[in-house]
Amino acid sequence: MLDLRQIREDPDRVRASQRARGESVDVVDQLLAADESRRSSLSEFERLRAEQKSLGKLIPQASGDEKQALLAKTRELSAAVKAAEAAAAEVQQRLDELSLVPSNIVLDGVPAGGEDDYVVLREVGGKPALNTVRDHLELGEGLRAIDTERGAKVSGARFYFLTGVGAQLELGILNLALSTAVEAGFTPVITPTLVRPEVMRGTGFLGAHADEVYRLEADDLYLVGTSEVPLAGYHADEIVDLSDGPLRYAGWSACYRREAGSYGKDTRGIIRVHQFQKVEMFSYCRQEDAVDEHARLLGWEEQMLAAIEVPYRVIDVAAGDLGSSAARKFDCEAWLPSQSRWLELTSTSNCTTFQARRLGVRERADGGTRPVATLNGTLGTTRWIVAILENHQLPDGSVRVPEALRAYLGGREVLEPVTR
RNA sequence: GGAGGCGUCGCCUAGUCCGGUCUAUGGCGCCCGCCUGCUAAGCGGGUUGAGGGCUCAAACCCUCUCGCGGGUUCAAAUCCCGCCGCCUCCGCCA
Repeated sequence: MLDLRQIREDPDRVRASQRARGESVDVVDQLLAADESRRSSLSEFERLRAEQKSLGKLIPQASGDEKQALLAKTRELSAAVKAAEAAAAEVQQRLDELSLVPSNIVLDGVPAGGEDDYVVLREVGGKPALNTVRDHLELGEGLRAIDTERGAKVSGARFYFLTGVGAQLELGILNLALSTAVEAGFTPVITPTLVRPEVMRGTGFLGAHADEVYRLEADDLYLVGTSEVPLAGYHADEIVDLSDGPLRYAGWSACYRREAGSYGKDTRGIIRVHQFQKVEMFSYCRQEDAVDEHARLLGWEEQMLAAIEVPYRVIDVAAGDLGSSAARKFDCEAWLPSQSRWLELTSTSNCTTFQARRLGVRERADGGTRPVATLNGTLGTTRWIVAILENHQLPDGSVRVPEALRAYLGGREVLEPVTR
């Protein structure tokens, strides 16, 4: 949700942002019109209501004819107040609906265009020179680490079992991520993975990508696709204190995604799955600190990527490929030797005040309150196994373990195929 | 699943039976001022949030806000209905 006052004062800024995303520009004028009629109908209601209240106060003291006259008068007013209130509520509802339409205003510097118009900010690390390339599933099956066949048998396509060193590898990645976060001052949090509709809506996930989200019809709850959702809801409707710096949380949770509309895409292995685990950074900070905080989140992501020793690049995602809540987004993509392409491992978004406004997260500021900024970023997921296996594979199908993860794999330096 | 209780402006709390200066009481905490070698105590004042009007801005004024949503009424914290949350007991499952 955007600030109505800002739309009123600088509608061109919002129009330009909508245009850069390839989304509706007309909604700005619809919003302005709805706001105008809301304010006039509200004034009318308030005027009538004030009159009703002041007359109502005279009634207990009045008596006889005077009282009867007052009662007759207030009866009339009562009906008028009700009508005015209903009219105001109707206009308010239209405004509320419209308010949810515009996406966040993109920040200056964000590349215009769609999915392919990202800008590469840097490339870090050299791609491995491999004579024979096995993909992560072949490697994972050899190590008895990944079992997609039984995943499909038990749960269907895009489900999997992680076994043995596969299970350990996932926990290693997540634990390393959590330790990194705690060292950086984050509060570790294990979150609910089922949330109420308001929370899901507040984080902006029920917009264009609503069909990506699992919904439990019988209980009217949603399964989260990331712990960003419960962490954003954590301080909903609260006035938070940011005087000691940002509130930083590292959420550990399972994540569920329907992957509707991605049929035939990444069908092999565990690149694109319905359920995985993730450690996610989430930060509440002052509006003016958001850009710096975003850079810090990106820094911690890169620290993790350095620790698992895979080549990666950082891209500045184009306006048309941002989620509705994000004003800017940086993705880190690891090299995927089996496909000679880049694969997204992390994503960090600056949502400025967009989510906080919907969720009612504010801070005290001279004389009143104002919305805070929220940011999020990935610190480790199940998918990282893919990049680790492929980039650290050895000619015989075994896999070198990056030093930072060895402690989580019983000190092993190399994972070897299981022959049996 | 069954029965009962509770939800008031940061926290605690009065008010709800019996509708009307409730413009929500008092305490704690916090903020400002006074007083005082300093601190504490004491004294005085302020302290929910949202929206709107006026304004360069503020002061100020108005409306809404007693878990949420409806209803009754000239008038609802108070009466009625529905929902949500929390607590206790019973049952059930670990």
